[in-house]
Amino acid sequence: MRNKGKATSFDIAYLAGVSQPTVSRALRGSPTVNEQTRQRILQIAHELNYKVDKNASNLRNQQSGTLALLFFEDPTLDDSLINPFFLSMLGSLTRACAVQGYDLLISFQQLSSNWHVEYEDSKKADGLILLGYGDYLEYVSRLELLVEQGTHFVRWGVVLPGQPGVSIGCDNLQGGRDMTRHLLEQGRRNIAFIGHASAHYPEFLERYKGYSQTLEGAGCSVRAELQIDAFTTERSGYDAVTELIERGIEFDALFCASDLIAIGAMRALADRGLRVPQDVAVAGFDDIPIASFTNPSLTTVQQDTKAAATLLVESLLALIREEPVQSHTIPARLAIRQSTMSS
Amino acid sequence: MRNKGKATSFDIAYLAGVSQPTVSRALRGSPTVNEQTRQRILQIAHELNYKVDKNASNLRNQQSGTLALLFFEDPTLDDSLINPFFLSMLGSLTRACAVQGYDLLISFQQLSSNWHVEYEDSKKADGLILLGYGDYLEYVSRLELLVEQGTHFVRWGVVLPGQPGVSIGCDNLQGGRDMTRHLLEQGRRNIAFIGHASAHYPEFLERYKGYSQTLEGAGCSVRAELQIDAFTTERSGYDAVTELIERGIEFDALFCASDLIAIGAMRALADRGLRVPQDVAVAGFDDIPIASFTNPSLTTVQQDTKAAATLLVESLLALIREEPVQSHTIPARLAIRQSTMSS
DNA sequence: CTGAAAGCGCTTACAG
DNA sequence: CTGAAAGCGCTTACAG
Repeated sequence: MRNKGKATSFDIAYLAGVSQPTVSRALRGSPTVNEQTRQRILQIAHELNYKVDKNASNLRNQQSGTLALLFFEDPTLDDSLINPFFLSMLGSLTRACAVQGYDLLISFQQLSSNWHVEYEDSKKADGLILLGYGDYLEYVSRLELLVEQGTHFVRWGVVLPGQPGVSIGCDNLQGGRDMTRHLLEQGRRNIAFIGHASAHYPEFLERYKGYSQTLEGAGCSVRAELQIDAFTTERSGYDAVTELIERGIEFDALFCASDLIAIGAMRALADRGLRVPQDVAVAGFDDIPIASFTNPSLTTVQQDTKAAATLLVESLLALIREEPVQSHTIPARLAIRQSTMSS
Repeated sequence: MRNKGKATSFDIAYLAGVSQPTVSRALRGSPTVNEQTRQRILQIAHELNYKVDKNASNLRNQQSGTLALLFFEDPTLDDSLINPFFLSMLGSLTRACAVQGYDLLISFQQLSSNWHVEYEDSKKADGLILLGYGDYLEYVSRLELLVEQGTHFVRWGVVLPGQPGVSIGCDNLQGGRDMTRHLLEQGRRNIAFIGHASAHYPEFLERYKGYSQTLEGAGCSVRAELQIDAFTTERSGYDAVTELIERGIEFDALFCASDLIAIGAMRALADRGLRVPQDVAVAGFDDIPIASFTNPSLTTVQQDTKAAATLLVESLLALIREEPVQSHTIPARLAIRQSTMSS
């Protein structure tokens, strides 16, 4: 059924009785080709099941029609576990690329590795989408390098002034404010913040700032002992809340910097016999799919991955076209569920 | 910082005072290159931040170093929702490809579209990994076409005798048996099967067969009214169980053909005031991440996506090397949680 | 409207 | 151990 080698434009040219460049023109829809000739060529191409060799056309055009998604995982994480939020993002990104006619190459990166250039320089991708990172302060120097090298890239993450490159992130500050206000409205007064609040984790820091500002605005003091470090795993959330309890600090609500932390937090509470939401209200951030299925279901902050993905891809394509591109913040929205509702 | 065009092997050759082919050899580790010369070339390549142009080397080598993951979605599904099981699979596949030094291109396909050839024929990928499908009977004719065309592909899904191409699947039959036995051991006697049981959905059918065989083996009759059609969404599970209840059929356990169905089933039970597991035991299949977090946590059948992904990638690479490859079934394992435990 | 020519950046026989 | 040559399959000025 299939010939030895696959059909090339020369085969078609031969069968159509025209030159190979004419085949190329006809296939690419050049208006200069005679309509009859084009039809004949199209017909033959179809019969031969011909497909343009992308390696050849990319080589010639000096581009790839592909975007690379570089996925940075914290090496401390369990090998088999991927942050579910990133997984949602991946689904949205794939669709957004397809809409634009681009392929998406995906790659899991170790933070330590020398990832910055590979893809674009080797012409496997026209640009990079960066998702996730460990420590922002280390990461940002890599971004500077990328900018310096003229690599086309966009990243998902907090938007900060003076930041190298283009970032698309959600409004973490607003999300932090809204959630804190919600907890106050539920009558909670001793709200702990579970998550790192340092420049190393700027998304968390923004969420923390939203929390602090809202507390202050409501006349509540921001107490340092109510903030416990945690990074975004269940285990870390569990440990942080256990520590909070063991220190004997009183609290009636936990604002967790991520859903994964919140899930660990809920386990820790359950293990100590504390009820959610009666004894302690628990809120998360991200709205990962699991959040609707925890017991009780988890109040959280929704990030619109579909909008984010569209914006990421469109920004990257604009960058590739050498158009000016701005960083962007998309709104965050509360998803209120049972875990924070005082009945 | 960066020169106009990126460095090519000619630039390196010029600087190293050798010919371009020698650069190519040195870079590819040919043993015929003088060690000193090689060192010099490597050094210069590094300074220029040189990367081999993949389009050029792929064109020359007639291969791509890339595998394509074609992801078929049932068009009836919500646009933003991806089956979480496939998402886990995706994570595992990405890693398995990386281990083998291949890139993974991912693509969401509409079932209707003309997907079968594109990737390999256009030299964007050396082979295809197929994940998901709607109706098996339609799908299988596509597989035949792929085989006929000599396309290199493997698929995740049930392994059936006489099936075209190579499939890697879990032991659905055994999983169905084990789960049914578990439910019987918990003292359940009226076990309903929620999910399609037809050749259109052969994974479900195998699970159903395991269920039937085990019931019969235990001297229980298999009653047709205890099987309700459902495909793998929460909504479908909800509807099926609602129907079961409305028909007034008695049951004390639900064996759901997938976790998504089980989650919908649990909602339907809750809406009718039925308690899990006291009134009704509920079991699923897949062990998606959410399964541990439902209330109560969901007993299910685990499919080892890591093993599956490794096998899929290795089989595909063997196929590409024109080695003989067999379909394979990997074991399924029970994950017993609260939803089926009679206390 | 169409063809002859050049060239994208590699890799690999073939000579030496 | 190294170079000159050919060629992978396309696209696009340039001529006509």
